[in-house]
Amino acid sequence: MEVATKQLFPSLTHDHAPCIAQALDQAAEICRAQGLRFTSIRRQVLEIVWNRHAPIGAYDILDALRLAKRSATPPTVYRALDFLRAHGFVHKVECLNAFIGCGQPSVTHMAQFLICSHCNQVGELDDQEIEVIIKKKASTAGFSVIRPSVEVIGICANCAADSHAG
Amino acid sequence: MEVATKQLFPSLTHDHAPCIAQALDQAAEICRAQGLRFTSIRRQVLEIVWNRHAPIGAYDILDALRLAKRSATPPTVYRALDFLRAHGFVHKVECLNAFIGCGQPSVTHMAQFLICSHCNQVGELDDQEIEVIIKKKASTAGFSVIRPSVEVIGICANCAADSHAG
DNA sequence: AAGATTTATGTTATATTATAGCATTATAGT
DNA sequence: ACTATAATGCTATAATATAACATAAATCTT
Repeated sequence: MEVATKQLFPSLTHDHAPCIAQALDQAAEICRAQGLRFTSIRRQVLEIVWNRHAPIGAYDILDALRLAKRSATPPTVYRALDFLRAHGFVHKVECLNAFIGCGQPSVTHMAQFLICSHCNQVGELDDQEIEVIIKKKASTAGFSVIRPSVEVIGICANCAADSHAG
Repeated sequence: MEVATKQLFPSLTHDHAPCIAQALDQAAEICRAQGLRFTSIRRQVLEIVWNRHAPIGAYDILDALRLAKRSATPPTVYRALDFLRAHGFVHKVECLNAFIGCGQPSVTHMAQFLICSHCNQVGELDDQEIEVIIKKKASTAGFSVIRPSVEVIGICANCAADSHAG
């Protein structure tokens, strides 16, 4: 038996080169359309984030960036991340202090993550129903929502299958 | 016009001495019932957390703890927090790297916070409907939920009212 | 194009948050 | 009392993030 579950988590053999290329192109296009400066550093940081295809810490980004840009320091990375987060190209996974590329940067949405504590992969949920109900309940409490997030720690289907098999 | 909104956020004049006393008594009772050791350090840390009645960072806890216990160091605080979190007496607000007392330690539940970016108060939502739908959607993706959390950054009703008034 | 303004980056230092690792002490069970 | 386990003491350091000010690059104005 297979699937019937949504493929939020890429299979381990999944080739993500196309994801990276698409994400970079999309970011470039959005920046062009909005008059944002998609500088070399910002582009490189976004590429590094997408290369990991899983949450990556700021200092791992820094290590990778330094291969191409020796002068990079923590502020270099955090500034680029600030820009990328502000424009929805990257999300921060708060419970991991790590960053991950956003698959839907063109649509404003809250961050919703399924975080596998076994393989450290993260699936982005982006469920409208969840978003609506959270906003509704917050409003009922008189709360003006700015930036909501859902982070669910657990075990992804791939890892659950592995542990059953082996 | 007044309320009709749930009082998740205590008014500024709210006397929280009773909250603190109740939280400590409840924790003591739960620990007694479950054979957990509610040691002096753990009790003091829980009391410090409740005293703030808003998220408090580990090093602020440490400063407060040192007034009573000069030998306290970061591990002292983090160990106490690990215990208190493991048993549901305290939640971590991930997006603030801070800790807050849990109002419902006796019932296992996911953390759901409304975090006011103006006054730094946090309201705990604990909405069943949100919890159920998140768990359902995660399951649909083949994901086994361990620890879900919702953190909503925004402006609380008190602060919104203040800024309208003044 | 020159000058003024804003935005981005360079650079150094340091603040903040969290854990590793091992010694010692206290508690609980036998 | 003896043993095992759990908690605390203690030192050091890891990991994450920002402050502050200088320089450079891009954009805007005239």
